[in-house]
Amino acid sequence: MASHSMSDTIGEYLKKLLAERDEEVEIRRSDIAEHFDVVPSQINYVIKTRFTIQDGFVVQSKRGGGGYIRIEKINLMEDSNVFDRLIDSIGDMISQKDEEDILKTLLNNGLLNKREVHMVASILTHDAINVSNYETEEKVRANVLSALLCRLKYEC
Amino acid sequence: MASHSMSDTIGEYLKKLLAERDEEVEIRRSDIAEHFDVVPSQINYVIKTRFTIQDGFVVQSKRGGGGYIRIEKINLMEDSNVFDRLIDSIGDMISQKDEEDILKTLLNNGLLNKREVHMVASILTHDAINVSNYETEEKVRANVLSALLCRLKYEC
DNA sequence: ATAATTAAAGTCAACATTAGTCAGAGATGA
DNA sequence: TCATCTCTGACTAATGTTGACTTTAATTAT
Repeated sequence: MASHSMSDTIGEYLKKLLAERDEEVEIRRSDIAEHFDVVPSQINYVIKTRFTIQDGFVVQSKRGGGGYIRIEKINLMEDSNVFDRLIDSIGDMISQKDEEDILKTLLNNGLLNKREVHMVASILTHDAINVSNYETEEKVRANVLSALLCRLKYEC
Repeated sequence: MASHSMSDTIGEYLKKLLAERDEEVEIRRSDIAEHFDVVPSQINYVIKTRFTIQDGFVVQSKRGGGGYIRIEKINLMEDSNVFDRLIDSIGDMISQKDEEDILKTLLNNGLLNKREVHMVASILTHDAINVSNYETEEKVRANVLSALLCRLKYEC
């Protein structure tokens, strides 16, 4: 509850900013670091530990002149628990067939439509991923499908 | 919208001109440079980074007396030629930024909706693909994106 | 006609300005 | 004490800005 570390304080500050600004905020890393008198890379640490997609945040950034970090809060969907169960079932690796079963489940539950299922299925085939190593293929498919389900948990 | 650097500002200015003039505009490099008080070669930088085929633009120019730079916004539905050029631009490997530019172009041309863009984008981030090798990551991204474009070409 | 001059745009490398990564030191709590 | 979380700074990567030099094309002079 109370902030015990500087990272907690910075995290709460950013969340307050988000609440004030329609759940969307853009910062300059060095500004925030200076404001709290920490090194700039601590801002990366705060974001990596407290503003993940699992927490419902989408983060984008740009380097170089005029660079920025943009944080956006997105809302959970009603059926988010379904996604959680499917994510758990994926693990480190997944075959194309098991992946298609998961997509079928999503279709049957009305969480994806036909076009979306076809689209995802067509881009996650063996030929599309096209890495030489069998294990790499199944790992990539698992990572990528998990990332998709994490995103689908949220609106937009 | 958000212009963080002079290059952003110039890019937005040119896009506003395009919108006003039927998505086709011809400029003199030195005029634009003078207008924004930058060196002329910065206009080349802006065009090279913000008016690529991935962004949905075609650029032609002429040197010497009476020289010009002409920018045109492409229409993917009407011109299958530029569609092929877009596919060609992906090649064997592609960065996350270029991939996101392409998805934005597909959205602007009505080939994907917002939700579909979010789905594909979440699949093709650095974190989602999550392979140790940089080259493998860009190759997987290129393969998957090419598969999507090929599918859109024939099924839309 | 041909050459010289002028008027554009193009290229590239150096430098500037941001954010990201990572390993290790330090702090904290069970 | 041990594991985990926090914090730091050196190094890396990406993006933006500038200016010297090059290339191309039109115009003018011979």
